[in-house]
Amino acid sequence: MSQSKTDPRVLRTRKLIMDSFIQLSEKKEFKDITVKDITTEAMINRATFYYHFEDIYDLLEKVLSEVLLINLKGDQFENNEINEEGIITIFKAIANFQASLSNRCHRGYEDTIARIIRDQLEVIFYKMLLKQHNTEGDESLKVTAVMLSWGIYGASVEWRRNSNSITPQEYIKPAIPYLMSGIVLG
Amino acid sequence: MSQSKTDPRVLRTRKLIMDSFIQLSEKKEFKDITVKDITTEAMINRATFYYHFEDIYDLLEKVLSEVLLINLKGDQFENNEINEEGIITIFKAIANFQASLSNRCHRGYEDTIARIIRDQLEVIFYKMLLKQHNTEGDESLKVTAVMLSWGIYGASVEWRRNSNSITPQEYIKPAIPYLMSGIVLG
DNA sequence: TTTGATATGTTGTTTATCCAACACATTAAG
DNA sequence: CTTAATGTGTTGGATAAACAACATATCAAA
Repeated sequence: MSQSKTDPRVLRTRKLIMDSFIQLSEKKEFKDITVKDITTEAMINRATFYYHFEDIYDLLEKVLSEVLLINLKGDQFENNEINEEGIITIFKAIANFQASLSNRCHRGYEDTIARIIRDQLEVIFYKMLLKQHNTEGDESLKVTAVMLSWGIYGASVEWRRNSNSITPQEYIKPAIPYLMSGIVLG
Repeated sequence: MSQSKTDPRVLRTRKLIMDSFIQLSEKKEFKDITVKDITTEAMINRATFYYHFEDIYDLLEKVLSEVLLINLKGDQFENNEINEEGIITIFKAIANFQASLSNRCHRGYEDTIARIIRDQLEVIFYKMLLKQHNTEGDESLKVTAVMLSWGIYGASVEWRRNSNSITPQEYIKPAIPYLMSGIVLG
């Protein structure tokens, strides 16, 4: 696998853009952030932005997936097995992520963000299910992944609504046996 | 004055290098910091470093002057008049700067740093004296600037040795009348 | 409606940065 | 004394990023 590595300038520029976007998100709402704002903060040319991203929504999507992936890296996401510990880890990541980002700075864009998060979760769960059952092309695995992604995401929304009286772990733990026996392994 | 503005990439790269250097200085001593360390942290190529700086000492010098100038900008450095308030401001800048930077991370390089700071101070004082007396080419102004720079710098060293029982202002204030009447205006 | 101001995308040319390779110095280990 | 490893500093050819210019869209004020 000779994957000719990407130019360091590309990695640096993408990081500058993403970091600037995250930083701006802490001051303004998403709808008030322009491409010019981002490129000014990142000290790069506006044309360069379009060299890397289709538009500002493309950037949002990529930032969200990146943050999620980083939150899940180094934990059992690499283990590729669905188990109680893994689900709790993922749930914690989503819950904390929501609490830190989408909560405060993207009023009016929760739907978009929710869709992106669910899409990411779906991919992750589908990969894990494949590793566990290795029946490639099985449509039921995809459906299962869809349900898991909606379920976990929805739980994080409800957790946010109820807290801060309970931790993510405590909130999700009771439901896991049902998930494990009924859906995933049934 | 058509000063063809410098390429944004240049400004960005210099900032990345300087910021990385400052950040590394908070973890390592100066003598343990290599060019490779800096360029890795800054996400730029090592060759690019040499495009902007002669060597690591050149970088140190420029970082120090930049930090000093920034500390003094927006205050009465622009007023171009030597007075009690201005001297206190400068002294505070030096004292705080020492406390924050050269104190902890450059053991063994105090002499170099001291020289750089004094050089910067000398330039600043000379400019201020010129504005005040406008007798260009007068050698005595240069000597005065030299003495002021050594005096202020030395006072900051002594202040550091005695504190934290007293603020920079309180420390320097009693001496100012003598400076004003004896050296600057005498 | 018209006007001015501001944001979004796109394109050819110029330029700063990357890379690989090189010579040289320093330092530690065998 | 080698030898290996690591850091410094330089060079010519390849490429991402900057720039300027343009067309288009949006939106508030006249």
